[in-house]
Amino acid sequence: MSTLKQLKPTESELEILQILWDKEEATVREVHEELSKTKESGYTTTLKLMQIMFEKGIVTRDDSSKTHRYKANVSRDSTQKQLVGKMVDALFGGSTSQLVMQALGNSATSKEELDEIQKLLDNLKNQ
Amino acid sequence: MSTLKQLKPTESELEILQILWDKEEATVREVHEELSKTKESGYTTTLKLMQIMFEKGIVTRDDSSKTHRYKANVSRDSTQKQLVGKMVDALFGGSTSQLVMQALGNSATSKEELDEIQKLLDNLKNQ
DNA sequence: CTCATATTACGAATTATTTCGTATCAAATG
DNA sequence: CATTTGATACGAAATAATTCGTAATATGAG
Repeated sequence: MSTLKQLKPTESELEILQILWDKEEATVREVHEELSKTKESGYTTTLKLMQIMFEKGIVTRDDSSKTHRYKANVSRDSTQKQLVGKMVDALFGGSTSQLVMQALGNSATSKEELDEIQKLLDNLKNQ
Repeated sequence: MSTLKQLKPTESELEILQILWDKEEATVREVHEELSKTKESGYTTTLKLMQIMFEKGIVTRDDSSKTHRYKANVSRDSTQKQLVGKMVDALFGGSTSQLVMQALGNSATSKEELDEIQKLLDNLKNQ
């Protein structure tokens, strides 16, 4: 078996992944358009980043037509898992609940969200 | 007023902050000793990193004796806040509860921890 | 006091990441 | 078919982060 460990996306790569996860599939142009809303950088920069991500296997692409179409090749979920895990280790001494408390303590969380979390908590307790 | 925005510590800086937060105060030697348990790198590397952190204002130091003593100059709490906030934005579309659910869903959290979280949750609900 | 040792200072090499300019090519337009 | 437009490829510059070697210096032991 050759399960390569998922490598940590850089900050820029993460921004691009966001967009690919949302759009499911996109061209460089589309990604760049989206990035431009919050960021100042050239088209070829976005292109290059996506090419590098392709080399790394972070995205796949369909190059059957001139304008290539890209897809994320790592799931949002596994990436969240990976990075949350690293953060728990690096900042909370491995204690997930510390992270949870920090997060909850410091944000206006709506009633609905709290209820959702409550539900999850109930499930976890019954195990 | 000149409140400089706290700048994001790099990964290496974070490792060092961990140690300083735990020890409250430490020499380069002590920090390096500690780092060496999990990491392979030279003494002067640690020294240089800590000097840079000093220049950035991330740590303070007492250089009244030859062997300088360093202290963190950013709190664990504010740093956690800062980085959790960034992660929520970058990975969870700004939804803290999504982060919480991801975190809780993916780790063996002990009964005690769950109870603590429950307490916090109860507090939040009564507001 | 002299020497060995531990420490800081500092420049610079290395590596990782981001950025962009230029060349090239395919497709659409007229 | 010629030209314009929009896309990829690619090298390389710019920037950020990490790593280390070497020199200078203070301190403590003998």
